[in-house]
Amino acid sequence: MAEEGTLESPGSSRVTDDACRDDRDPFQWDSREDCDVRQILDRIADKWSLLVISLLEERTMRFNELRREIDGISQRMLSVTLRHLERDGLVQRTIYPEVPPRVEYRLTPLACTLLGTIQSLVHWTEEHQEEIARARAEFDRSAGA
Amino acid sequence: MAEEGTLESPGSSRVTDDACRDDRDPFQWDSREDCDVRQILDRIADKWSLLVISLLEERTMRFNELRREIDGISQRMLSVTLRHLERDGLVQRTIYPEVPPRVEYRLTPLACTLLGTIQSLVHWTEEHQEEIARARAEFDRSAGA
DNA sequence: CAGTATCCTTGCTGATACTG
DNA sequence: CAGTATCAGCAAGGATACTG
Repeated sequence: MAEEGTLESPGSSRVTDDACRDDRDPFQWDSREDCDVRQILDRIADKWSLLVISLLEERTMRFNELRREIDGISQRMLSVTLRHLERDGLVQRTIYPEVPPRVEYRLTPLACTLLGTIQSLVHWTEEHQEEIARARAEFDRSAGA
Repeated sequence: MAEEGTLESPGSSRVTDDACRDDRDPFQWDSREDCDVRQILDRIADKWSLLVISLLEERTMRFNELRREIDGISQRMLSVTLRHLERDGLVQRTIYPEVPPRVEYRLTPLACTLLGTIQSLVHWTEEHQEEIARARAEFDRSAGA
């Protein structure tokens, strides 16, 4: 059984409710667990989603193609991740009725609006990895000594 | 695409460690599991880190202050998350030798260079949450029916 | 207040086997 | 090729109790 489960109904939590903006500062985003923002953020920032989106940015890809490109991902997790992204409207799945079967994945326009941000994130990481490595070494030396 | 928080990269090609990039396409980031980029990305994009960084963006905060603001976080996970962020050089921990003890957390300059990107991410999520909710409803109706 | 230590449950994850 | 189904292992996460 897929651990998909049925999430709550679409209209269950809308930020526009006054109940959602009671004790929060206006400049701060709603951080409650049941809020949409948290759920979506957890989804796109999970272990594999960023990787998949980054790869699909460049071109349409097939299942095993993605599998080969993403080091360490299992068949199951790629399947689950793609399904999640498809459900969120970020990835479009196209089945070509051929033999052998061919399925291609591509980013939706919605996902394309997210690409810039993801690039920034990856870019930041690449640029500061040494700085972070140094901070870690420093921390470990101070605390672990 | 409206690129709001585009912190454009100063000196993008200056990833001095070339050992990490050998057989990948130049436009694609290294996706191997043992690569720093993957590890750091997993760290800053985890369940709680984004939340903590967002809250600290605004001001210095104390432990229980953060705990109160972040709905659903346990004392343990806040402690672990803060420790991770501190180790990565993103959060600075300051102890004031008072009674009762006071400890304050603030973002480091390194973390501040990441704020734009995080804001973009949160902003994107806020702006597209309804669209995603609709996509989910559509998906569930088609598949789950 | 600001944590750490411990235990225990959840659910993520990967390996394997099987279907269309 | 493109997956789903099932199961087992392990680590993340939460609850509780305790320390400085």
